[in-house]
Amino acid sequence: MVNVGKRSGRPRAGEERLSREAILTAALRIVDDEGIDALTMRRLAATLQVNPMSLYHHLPNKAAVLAGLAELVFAGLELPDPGDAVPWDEQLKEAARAYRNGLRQHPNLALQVLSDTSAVSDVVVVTMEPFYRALDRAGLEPRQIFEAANTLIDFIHGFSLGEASVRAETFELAPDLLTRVRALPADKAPTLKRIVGGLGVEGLAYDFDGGFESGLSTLTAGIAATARRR
Amino acid sequence: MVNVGKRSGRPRAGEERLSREAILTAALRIVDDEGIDALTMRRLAATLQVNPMSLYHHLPNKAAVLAGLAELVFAGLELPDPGDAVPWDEQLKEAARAYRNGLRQHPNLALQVLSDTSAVSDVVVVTMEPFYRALDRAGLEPRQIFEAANTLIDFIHGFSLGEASVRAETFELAPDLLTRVRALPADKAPTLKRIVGGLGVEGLAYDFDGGFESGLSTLTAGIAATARRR
DNA sequence: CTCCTAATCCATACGTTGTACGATTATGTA
DNA sequence: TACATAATCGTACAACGTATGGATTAGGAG
Repeated sequence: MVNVGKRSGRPRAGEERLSREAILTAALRIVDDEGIDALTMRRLAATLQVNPMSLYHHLPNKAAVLAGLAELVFAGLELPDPGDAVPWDEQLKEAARAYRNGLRQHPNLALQVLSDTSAVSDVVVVTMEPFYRALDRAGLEPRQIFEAANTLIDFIHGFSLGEASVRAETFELAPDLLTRVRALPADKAPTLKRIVGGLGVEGLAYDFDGGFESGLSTLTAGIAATARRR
Repeated sequence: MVNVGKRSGRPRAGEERLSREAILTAALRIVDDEGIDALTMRRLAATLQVNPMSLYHHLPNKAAVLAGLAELVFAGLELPDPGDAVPWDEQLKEAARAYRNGLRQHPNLALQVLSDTSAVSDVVVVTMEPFYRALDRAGLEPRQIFEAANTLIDFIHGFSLGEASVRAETFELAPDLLTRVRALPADKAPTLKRIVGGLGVEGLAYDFDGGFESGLSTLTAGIAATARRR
């Protein structure tokens, strides 16, 4: 079969249409714009105006594309470090807020990023440096720093997972969850029902920002207690 | 085409080969044994000795199967409630441990369970009752109880996600992560490098149980501080 | 008992997906 | 110039989810 419209074969120097980065960038745009299910190798190749099989010379398979996207998101993270200008707990919170915000940049990718452990490379660990700095200033020992950082990171991951899931769904069930709780038989969850009763009307819409800050305060308070105990 | 081997048509009462539960049970076994990717409608039908299309009379599509699995796992959760026999923080920890263990029962399903918000139904909220009971005993106000419970749950989710991901992967990168950190240039992450230096050799293998307990202690300490502040 | 309806299951088929294989063409090195 | 290598393309295949429609038969209505 003769090639009529497009050129085939190896392109001239400087005319390569593809590269790992170009592919990943295009993939990220597709995922951000249309969701993770819209990302197929064919669709990706089409937006790059390239034959689907050409992608496989730069990435071994689709899993590698997804892993590369997770890596890309992590690489884009930059946690600020206000340093000694603020108390250690504020330093810690500021880095945590930035981490959460970074994960929120690409909600359609959250699940992939949070579950892809191959993305847990040197890059990621190094990114967390501000966490270790702040915890060091708090007066923790090495092992305590390590564990406290992991606890904080786990909280952020769990929080981000919930946040991303709610945004991804049709947002139908969540809003009226509390009203349905009110309708539960009293013997099933008495404490829960009492709590909901004491929440007031404004409690019906969950406040993600407030929830996150509350978690941060609880964690820093707990870490402070550990530091005080030596 | 005449049906020779198998029976066809509507089965006699009580002789139905399929049901929502039977399908989900078989699906759960496949996922547990061979991973989430092994679950296809054809494979599922084969293990039930049934035509693939028969499944669609009990579940509308594959997404419903996955959602049903998440629901199944949640329904199987039972958080113990030692009640007033122990201090509130131990009561809280005990429920948290049970929650984590419940999620660990089906590691191949963790991602699905943790990200499927449609599973966040009445059942789930009611399951969390021991959390609310313990936090109530701690002396928190309704809104604080709500927020503290969410923080704890988010931590458990994040922790479980990491735990499941590591188990699911080939377990190649994680073990030598710390050794690679040691090899990093000193100016990239000085605090991290110092912490790792102070961890000792046994720190190279991450201790999930220890990490979880550490997180629980940090959280309960933080909650106690909130309770003390009124 | 007879007819109708609805439940259950099956056979076939379609469009889409990831990607294996081989051919084609340019580059860089010997 | 000769040749290994790299980048792209064309074709093809197996597996997937599931739409459609038909076959069989249990159970309810008359």
